[in-house]
Amino acid sequence: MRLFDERQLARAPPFCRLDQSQLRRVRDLARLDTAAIGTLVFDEGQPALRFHLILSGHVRLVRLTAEGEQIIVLHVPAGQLFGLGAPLGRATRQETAITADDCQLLSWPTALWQVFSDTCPGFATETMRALGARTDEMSNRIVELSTKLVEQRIACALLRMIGQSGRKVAGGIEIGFPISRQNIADMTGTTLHTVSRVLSAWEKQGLIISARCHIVVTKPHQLVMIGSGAARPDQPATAARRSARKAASSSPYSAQASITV
Amino acid sequence: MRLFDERQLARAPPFCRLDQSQLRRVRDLARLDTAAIGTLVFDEGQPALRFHLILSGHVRLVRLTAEGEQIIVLHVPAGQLFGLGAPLGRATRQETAITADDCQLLSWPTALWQVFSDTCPGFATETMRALGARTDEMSNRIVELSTKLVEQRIACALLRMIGQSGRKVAGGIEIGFPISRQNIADMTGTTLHTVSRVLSAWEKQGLIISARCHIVVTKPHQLVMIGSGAARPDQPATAARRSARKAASSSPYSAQASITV
DNA sequence: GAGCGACGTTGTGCTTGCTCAACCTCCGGA
DNA sequence: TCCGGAGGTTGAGCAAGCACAACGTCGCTC
Repeated sequence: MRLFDERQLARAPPFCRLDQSQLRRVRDLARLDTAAIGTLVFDEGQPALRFHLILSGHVRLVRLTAEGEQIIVLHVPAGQLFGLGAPLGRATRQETAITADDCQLLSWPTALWQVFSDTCPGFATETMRALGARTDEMSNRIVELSTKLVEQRIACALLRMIGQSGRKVAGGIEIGFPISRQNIADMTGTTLHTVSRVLSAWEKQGLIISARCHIVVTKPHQLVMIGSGAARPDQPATAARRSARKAASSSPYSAQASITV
Repeated sequence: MRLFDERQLARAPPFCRLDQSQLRRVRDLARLDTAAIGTLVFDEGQPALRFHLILSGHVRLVRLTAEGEQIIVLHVPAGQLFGLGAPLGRATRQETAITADDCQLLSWPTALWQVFSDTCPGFATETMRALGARTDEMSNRIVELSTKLVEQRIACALLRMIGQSGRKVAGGIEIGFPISRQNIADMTGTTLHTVSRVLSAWEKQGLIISARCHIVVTKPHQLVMIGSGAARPDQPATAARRSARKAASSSPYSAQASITV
């Protein structure tokens, strides 16, 4: 068991450049937790004492509003770090982490983050890279939420999940962890009811196959088209209207001088 | 002029722990640009060759969609770094940077980022801290866009701007750079028209004073209440309904075991 | 094997806020 | 001094998608 997670550790990007002895040292400093689906790893507002790595499974980072609404900010797949609040200069957790399926999690005290950065080749770089990827993802989410219709946002959310955690199965790509309509609603800023309607329609059109908490995307390319706002065959005029909207009203920026690189 | 920007450099968080000789070295490696309002600093898709620091003024980070819509992702105030794509592992710019007012900008080749990290005390830490703050801000934006009504989002956007770039003036706090209704619409995912209506209403209620591209917030506390969805005096029932919505439908998470810290 | 709870579907009415349109005001340049 | 353009205001109508409601289904526990 111990050997097992050592080999898995070597597969995680932040540690993949470490040699055998370094891996063992990092492993020996870690705490291993086995967490069933729905386990709370840490909660918004708690002190950030440790940082975590997912050996297997998926973790959801969630924020709760004062009104009790739940927003899924990110899904973190196996091999990635999360809970990096402390190195980022935050003393307490800003979001809640919950396992999206059964997980094996490693964690270390935050003090070790600096040590790993200094002594493990590639650790700091990979961490930065992961932060960059997450910043990109959040930035994309903001663009989506600002400009796209619900149907497009749901398409983008599905595509993002199969891109990060997709699993090839007969007939398509399955999202690699249990996902309910409510979860998708929490990711796209809409309601369970609307998600249900949209997915039902897609299932009738043969774009997806869905069972309770499981979704297989059979025609990803079609979803890309829907997500990007391409005119759909059945009603070509509806979505196009909204696209045209701001294109007219907002001059991109006054065409002034630019700083030459 | 050179001495001037050296002293300003010492005030920027990433360099504030440097001694005189280090400051001079960092300064000598920098390129100083004076950019008028509306100047394009870099554009989405360009190679990320340099990273930047704002000595004075404000820079807007913007993304453009395929449909020509414009989304303001962030405003960066003086003293902060931006354009950190390369250290984050990206070869090209992911967003467009435009000056929001007249700016003095310093920049360095991306190769120096690693050098500064290794040799300048506090540089890496401060950079991480800034990234963390920006991640927080984006995460907050996602929550807002997902759950709040347009009026609340506009209130939050104004509050964020006076928080980061506010300037005390007679009668309130002014946003420290020119900001149009269209800009606010681009930040909140709505339209110029709706923003105009909302701000007009607030001006009538005495919450703000606005002139062309200038906004003074006179009652920040009232805005906080609006932004958080507190019932407004004139129509107490309307907004409250939406707040109640998801609280009922989404069980926060199945109350299972949590990992003890 | 009965009951409960979580997940999912679907129908109806209604509200938010977007679209379209017209017009106003300020400012700078010729 | 006049004109043009950017920024801003306001009204009327409409539709996307939310609220509310009722019902169906799966899976687990007792």
